[in-house]
Amino acid sequence: MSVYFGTFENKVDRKGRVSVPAPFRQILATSAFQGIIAFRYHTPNAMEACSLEFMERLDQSVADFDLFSEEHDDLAFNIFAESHQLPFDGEGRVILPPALLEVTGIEDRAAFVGKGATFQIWEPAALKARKAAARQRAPNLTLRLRRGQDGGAS
Amino acid sequence: MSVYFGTFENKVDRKGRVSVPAPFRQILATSAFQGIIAFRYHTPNAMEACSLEFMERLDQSVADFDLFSEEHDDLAFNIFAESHQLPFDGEGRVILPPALLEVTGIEDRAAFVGKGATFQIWEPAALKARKAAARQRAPNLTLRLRRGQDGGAS
DNA sequence: TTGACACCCATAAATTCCCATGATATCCCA
DNA sequence: TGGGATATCATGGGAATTTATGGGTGTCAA
Repeated sequence: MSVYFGTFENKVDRKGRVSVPAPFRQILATSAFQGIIAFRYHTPNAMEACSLEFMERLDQSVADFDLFSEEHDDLAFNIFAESHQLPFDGEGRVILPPALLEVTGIEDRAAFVGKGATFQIWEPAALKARKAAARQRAPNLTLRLRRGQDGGAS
Repeated sequence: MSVYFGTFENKVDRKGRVSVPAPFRQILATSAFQGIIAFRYHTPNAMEACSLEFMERLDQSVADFDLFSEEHDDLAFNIFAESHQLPFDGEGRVILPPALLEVTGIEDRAAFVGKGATFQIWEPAALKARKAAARQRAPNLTLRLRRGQDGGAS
């Protein structure tokens, strides 16, 4: 499995295109859909992004609720109804939809932030503020590492 | 398998035709029936829509009830009896049947909403209200993600 | 003959494809 | 170890398609 990490800031050109960072594209290279799925979820000022496969896993998780049940319905509305399928062009760029530009405040620069299984896209200044806040809380954070299966390089 | 998502609003022309959004059509491209199945179920102000194949899966799920049982009968009446098979024209449009226009309140605009395994068709204003309600309940919703089987592009 | 409907064609706008550029970063070999 | 040759990457712009939408025409049936 591959993990998105690192932060990359790229330009949004006047057609609204942004290059998805090459390392992220490499992870997405094996996906059936060449592009990303972007949606708004939870975090204000940021959009979430992932592969189609991740989205399908989400769909299967939603399917654990009864079809046509209220929970199913609310989840579907919050996740699927607000998702955008953004295909790569030949150069690995995507066009960010107006709705997501608005909620994130992104204009001419976009920052890609790896978050493990998914990544986020931010307006650079908002991201900087968010990172500062996280750093301030950092001393209180502890993490119990899972024991790895590989005998090797961990 | 593919997942319907995103929201698309299209015009209903004076012949009653609406374009099914291209991304949805792409998913339906492999279906034996070139068109959609539309039916009214549960959600007021909206019609449910899916492929013929999904309809067959529904039928099999219904078959878990005894044939000629009351549950079977109710489901059959609610879903199958009120389903409409809407073929695409050459441009990927369908004609929404009068009965469904009436219950949804759709007049000259129709909003297509991806919901994972199916999608819905709404009167735009009603959809907006429904989305707002779903967003308000969102904080109470949690979703435990299923562990993925794919080694790949998640 | 009058709708209803399938089929065909037209058009404008949006989107995708394709090629070009400069800037880094990487590789290779003396 | 230096430094030129070679990729890779982010970025830009024009051409070619696709998409949503509009309207016409023929056919079949009431």
